[in-house]
Order: sequence, then structure tokens, then C-alpha cells
Amino acid sequence: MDEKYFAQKIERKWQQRWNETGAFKVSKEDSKQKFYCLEMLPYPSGRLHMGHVRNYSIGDAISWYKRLKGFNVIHPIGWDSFGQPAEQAAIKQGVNPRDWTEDNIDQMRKQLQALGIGYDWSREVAAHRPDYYKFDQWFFLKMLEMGLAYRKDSEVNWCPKCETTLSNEQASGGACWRCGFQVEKSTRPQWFLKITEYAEQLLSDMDEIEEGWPENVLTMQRNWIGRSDGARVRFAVGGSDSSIEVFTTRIDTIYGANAIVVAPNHPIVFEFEDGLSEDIKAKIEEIRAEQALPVDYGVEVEKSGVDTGKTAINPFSGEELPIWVGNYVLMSYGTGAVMSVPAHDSRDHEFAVRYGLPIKAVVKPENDDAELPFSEYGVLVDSGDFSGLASKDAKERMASLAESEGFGAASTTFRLRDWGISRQRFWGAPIPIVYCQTCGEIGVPFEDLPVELPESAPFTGVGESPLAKVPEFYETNCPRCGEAARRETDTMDTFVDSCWYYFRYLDPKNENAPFSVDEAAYWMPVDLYIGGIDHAVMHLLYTRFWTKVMRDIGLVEFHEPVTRLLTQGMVVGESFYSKERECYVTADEVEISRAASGKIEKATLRETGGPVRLAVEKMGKSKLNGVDPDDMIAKYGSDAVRLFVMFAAPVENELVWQESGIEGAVRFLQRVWRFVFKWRDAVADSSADSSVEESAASRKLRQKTHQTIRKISESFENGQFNTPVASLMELSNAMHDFGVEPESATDSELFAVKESIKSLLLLMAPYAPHTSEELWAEVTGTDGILASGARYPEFDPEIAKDDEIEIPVQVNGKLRSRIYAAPGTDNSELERLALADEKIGEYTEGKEIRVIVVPNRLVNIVVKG
RNA sequence: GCCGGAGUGGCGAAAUUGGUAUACGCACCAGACUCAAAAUCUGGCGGGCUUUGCGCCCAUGACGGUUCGAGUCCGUCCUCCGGCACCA
Repeated sequence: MDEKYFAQKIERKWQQRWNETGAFKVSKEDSKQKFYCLEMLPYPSGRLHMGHVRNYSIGDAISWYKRLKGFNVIHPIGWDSFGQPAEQAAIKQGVNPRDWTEDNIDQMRKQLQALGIGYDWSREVAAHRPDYYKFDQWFFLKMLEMGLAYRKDSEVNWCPKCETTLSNEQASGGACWRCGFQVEKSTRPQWFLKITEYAEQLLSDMDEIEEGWPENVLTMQRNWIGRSDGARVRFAVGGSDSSIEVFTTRIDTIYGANAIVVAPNHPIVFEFEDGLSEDIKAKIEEIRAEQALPVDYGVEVEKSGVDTGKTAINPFSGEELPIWVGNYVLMSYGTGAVMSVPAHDSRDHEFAVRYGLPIKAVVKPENDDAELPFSEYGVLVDSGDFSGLASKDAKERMASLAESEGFGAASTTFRLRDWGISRQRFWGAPIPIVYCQTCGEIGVPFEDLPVELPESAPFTGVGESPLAKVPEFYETNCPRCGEAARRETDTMDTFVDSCWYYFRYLDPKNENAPFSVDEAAYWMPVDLYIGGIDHAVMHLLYTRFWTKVMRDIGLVEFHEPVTRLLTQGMVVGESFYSKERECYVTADEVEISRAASGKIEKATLRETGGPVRLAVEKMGKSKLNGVDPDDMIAKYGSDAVRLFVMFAAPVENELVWQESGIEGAVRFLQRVWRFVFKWRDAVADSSADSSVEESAASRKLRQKTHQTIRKISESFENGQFNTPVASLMELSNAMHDFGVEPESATDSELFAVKESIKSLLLLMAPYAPHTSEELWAEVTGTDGILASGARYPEFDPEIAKDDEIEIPVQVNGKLRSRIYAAPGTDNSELERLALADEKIGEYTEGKEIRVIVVPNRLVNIVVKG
């Protein structure tokens, strides 16, 4: 073999070999402990980006580690291949979405293979293939049976110009993303999944995953589910049999209510409407229109409303309260009606001030008056029989009074809404429903699945779903009565596909069920899931929901699908903005001058010297700061790219791509390469074992080797993947500083070198598998690490032990000297050594002292006076 | 506004979970090798003082506190990042 490190050559060689031998193929083996390492499946855009590289490098490193530790590691990949971009490509370029998607998958698969990620490719799945989405439909029908899928009228964003529905993102700011036209909300029947039925479980089961999931993700989910405990209270409408129910978390403030405020679409408003004056009706319409606009985030809307002239009776005080329609009350939360308590709620306060409504304080802080609105707990005043009670007690008593009197009860409300899955799109799993004139909505029988997408459809980008323009698709017969009927032409949200894909990996060819119960029982739950924080709520909440449904169907026995979640930070790039040209420029066009310290003093444009602003931003075409993984692999090799990505930052941090950093990774690999080749022959000829007498050099090297093994194992178990690289570099440096030449090495030295090399290669394999495999083959004369069945090295605590450790000696907490002692030296001896120290003597002489000794750690001498 | 998280050299970051702050890498400086460059190797690299004694002082966003001892724990504040946002 060539003694020069040529990454691309060995990488291709090992990728080919892994592929031929099926190195990463696994199957269920009950005798072996399993480890499921999962990365979020990519959308097949056609190009891998650095974020993917980071994601998969992390996953592969952990897979390698666990595999070398003897686990049966499953490490699969697939494609989230339904979704908008394919349909856009069809509209713009006239290509078939299927062909476009398959081509992209082929390209990206090649890229992943060039990175050398160890996937079990035999388990690959893709959402757009009928054998996969058949089971999206299967699950939908199951949920229909269970009453978890239902159809109701719901609002969608609608662009009247493009005649199409838009997602919230596409309608951001109230304008169509394509034509800029004002977006409307229109109502149409859509399919929903009852995730709200599982709200309480989704919340309480978080206890099970608390240890393994990042705090911020759990918090985000908790907020999203938004449990809020309060009470419902019914207010009778004056001069009518009707009533209005409000939800409140502060029933204790009810004596301070000055009005009932309802959403403009509240049923009571429609009941009143005929009797209302034109002015009032017009104002209500205005509020309806305002609420129908997509929410413009970050803009605070001024509260407004109108008095309907009707009144309601406060069941506690008997007071008559005006009924208002308010723009700040939403029909979609709680009961769509609130009791307005301006003294104790900031929104009600704002509303009352604007319209001059009375403000009556009924809760006071323990001592002192508070400024209104005062929304904390306190003691009730002016609240009838409840005056004098603390808020907490009052809440309980008032709720139970309401219940016994029949006008209310304690109640819990969630913010979580049911999941609308209907999309007026082509490139998604068809919703398996048939609409029959006589029988109504009928689920397609299981045996008729999949409901396949047609080969193609008119992709115009306007009007309804393209499927609604394909009669061969929608014209069908009712599965029940056989009469002519029409198929549902909406497809499912792509988030459905990603809810259960990692169960399908376990049994990807199964035609009769989404997956085998046995396979899932062995492999699940996922031991480690790695992906972007952007999926903290949507995907990760949906998939938790799906798992609970699967449990209720009887497919699995656990509640939570993912034991540990790792959210990786973004990969960002340095961008250069020229003020003169008013555009981004490439790094090559920029001249950076540094001060002696290395600090950047100024950045200027090469040709004109004009100033350039440096920024670290998300990579993007327009910013000219994107980095193409293929280019990097071609230039430095995949091992170097992966090593750098792992080393540059802790996984959850943002990672700034810097080419000089990757050069450091290459340098390290080359250093290892050179060292191994320098010693290869000497080491290969030696048969020395550890029993021979050690020299000082070999003792030191063995110690470092074993310490490194210990340290890296600990880091991996703690979920730290950047510091092991530093440890590898330290070991490599120690090898480099060994100070003995192969020609003159003794047996013990050869043994120590061989041990250090073999350990280093195994420890390095998770980061730079190709190089490790190649060098392992060179040193051991085998076919590489995987083929030789090598295991992760074990450390020997005896060898790793320091002969002598440095123990700092402090005086009053300040470092003054150091002493040296064997580890485990007892406290009195350490104290004696410290006090005998010359420098310490200067501080302690003739003083009253107290000595604190921390074994193996330090000695602190407290000198009084 | 509410809820989270984070502030350590010129930069990315370490710190055995309360025990020698700045490991490892990048950048930078100096030297060796070289006709030269690259590569490689050697040394230096938080700031200040310095009688050059590896000696002292100051440094982990700021100010307090607890402790023999605080980057780490507690309190107050400042800054930045992320999420949610009229949620009753």
C-alpha cells in the first residue's frame, strides 16, 4: 500500500468492501443486546447539505461505537419523499414528480455512500412508494374505525388569484407567497386526527422521557399542549332561555367581572344577530373579517369590540353584565367566551379602559395595594361569602359551589388542537375515503389498499388539487352499495408519513401489516434519535401521538417511541457583504487583515478595497456562504470532513464552517497515518507481550493509551462527541513524542506502540472509519476492523493509574505550591508533605492554621490572622 | 409579554459536576529544514506588574452572597439566542 495518505482512494475502497460484505446489515438476534440509532430521514431535494452531513456523522459515530461495544446496532435510512418541492418541479419544469423524486433519491444515496455512513441499505424506505403509503392509509382507516379520524368544516388559507390553498407558511403576512395577493380564509371540509384525545397522555408520559430528552424540547411540547386548569361557568342570558358558558382559570375573580366578552363567531351572536342594530351588526362583521385574516406575528392588535346591548347574569353575584363581542376572544380556544375582569387581567383591563367600563378590584395582595391590573394570587375582597379567602382556596370552593348549584364545574382546557391532515395536493398519500350519495363517507376496504396515485395529473399550480382533475382517479364505485361514487381527492399531510417510518425500517417488505409486532418488540424503542431542533414540536409530537395509537391498536406495548433525543445545532457559514457593491461576495474576493494577535482588523474587497461586513449566517445560495459536501469530500476526504464536524462544536451548538478547521482534521489524520507506517514493520515482526519489563517511555505511553480509552468511553456514555476527538489528538501527540525509534525499540516498547496504535485506530473508527479500517488492516494483517470482528478496547485501571499525581497546595484558597504523591496517599501524609513545602512554610510560619485535604485532589491551608 | 437556554483567550471550545481555569484544535508570532516555497518539525501564545524568582496581582457578562475553596451553587441585574404569542 501507498505510504502517502490519499483519502479518496482508501475511502472508495472501504465503501466498496462494506457494500460487498453487507457490513452494516443486521437482523434480530435475541441473544444480543440491540441498539437503535436513528437519524431524521431527509427530504430528497437532490443535494445533501452540511446539516445532513452533521446529522449522519453523529449517528454513524455512535453506531460505530455501539457496534464495537458488541451491540446489535440497527442504523437505517429512508426518504421523506412526499411534499411540495416535487410538485413545484412538476409545475415549473413539467417533470413527473415521481421521476424527479426517484432521481433525487439516487443522487443523494450516492452522496451518503461517498460519505461512508454505515447504513443498512436493505431497509431503505421511501414515503412516496405505494408499498409504504399503503400503510399510511391503513393507519388512517384504523383511526377512522376507532373514531380518531373525522371530517369537519375548517378554515384554510385561500388565494383567490391562484385559486389554491396555501399553508400557513405560504400565507405569512396575509399575502400569497407566489403572487402577493391578499389571502382569504375559506371554509371547506377537511379530515382531522383526534390528537387532543391524547393531550393528557402526551403531557404526563413526558415523565418517562424526561431523562433522555433535552429540556427545551420538553418545554416546547408542554407549552404547545398547553394544559390549563380552571373552571367553566354558565351565565344565563337576560330575557331568554339561552346561556353563555365561559372558561376561566381565575374563577376567584368572578365578583370583579364587568362584562361577558364573546368571539364574533360565537353561536350566541348568531342567535342575537336578527335583533341587533345595523351599526352593531356592521361592527361584528368587521371583527369577523379581522379575525379571518392570517395572524401577523409580532404585531400587537389593538383591542376592540361592540356592546350587543344584551345582558347576562353573574350566577355568583346575581349582577347583570353587558354582553360584548370582542376581537381578542377566539372561538377556537376554551368556550369562545370569557368573563371580563379588568382589575385582574391585562387584556380585559386594556379593553375596559378603551371603552370606559367599570373596573372593580376583588383580589388584594397580602399587604399593600397593588397597581391594576393585578393578576397574581391574593386575598378576596368584595366577593360575597368568599371575601377573606385566599385565591387558591376560593378557586376550589367556588368551583364546587358552581358544580353543586349546576351552573359550572372545574375544567381543564388544552391549547392543542386536532391535527388537520387534508392537503389539496397531488404529491401525498391519498386519503382512502369514498363519498357515496346514499351511504355517505365510506372508508376504502383494507383489501383494496393502496389507493394509488395516478401516473400523472395536470400540474397547473392553480385551482384545486390536481387529483380533482383526474376522473380516472376520483370516479369510482361505493365499496358498500356499488353505486357510482367519488373518491376523496385530498392527500395527507406529509407529517403523517414521518410518524412511523422508523417502525417500517424494522420490517420494510411486509405486505400485510405496517411492521411485524415481534420485530418492533425487539428493536424498539429507538435508543437514540438525532435531528434538528426545528422538529421539536410538530414531528416529535405527532410521532409520540402515533405511537400511543399504535399501542391502542395492539402493535406495540410501550408508550414512548424514543428514549433519547439529540437535537443538533445548525451548520452556518461565514458570509461577506460588500457595502460598495451592495451584495454578498465570495471569500476569495475578500482581503482580511489581522492584527498581530490574529484578531480581524478589517475586511476589504480585493479589487477596490471597499469595506466588507463579515457575518456568520445560515448557509444559503444568495449569501454565497454555502458549502457543498461533495466539494469538501473531493478536497479533503470524507473522514476529515466527518472528524471536523464532530470536533468543531458540541452537537447541540451551532457549528461555524471554517475551512482552516478542516485542514486541522486532515493534519491529524496524516499524523496518525505517518506514525503507523513508521512503525508498521517493526511492530508486525514483534511478538512481545505485556509481560516484559517496561521502560519509562513504554510505561508512559501505555498509561496514556489506557487513560484515553477510559476517557473516550466516558465521554461517549455522557453524550459528548467533540471531546473524544481532543483525547485522540492527545494520544496521537503522546505517540508522536514517544522518543524511541523503531530500529532501536525494545520488546516492551514495541508492545506499547502496537497497543497504542491498535487502540487509537479502534477509538478513532467512529470518526474516521475509512482511515481506521485501512490502517488496522496494515497493522494487523487482517481485512480491517469490521471483518476481523474487533471489539472496542478495554482499559486496565492499573495501567491507567498515574504513578504520581500533582497535588496543588493552596493557602486560603490561593494556589501557592504543588506537591507530588502517589495516588491514594492518605490525608495525613498529604498534609505533612504540604506543610513541609518550603514555599508554604513562608505563609504558615508561626500562624494558627487549619488544613483541608481532599484526597487525590488538593490541600488547602487556612491561615488565620 | 410568557416560557426556555446561554454568556470562559483573537476564534471553535475544555474543565473529573464545588477542588490546579483556558485541555484539544484553529489563527497568529518566532525558529529549524529548504536556493525558495509548500509540507513537516521545534518553541511561544489570557492581561498586567516584574527586582526575570516560573514570583506577584487581575481575569470565566456585572454586582453581591454561601463556602476553607465558586466558571460551577444562591440572589439581583445586563446582554444575546431560541420557542410561543390576544390561550381567558
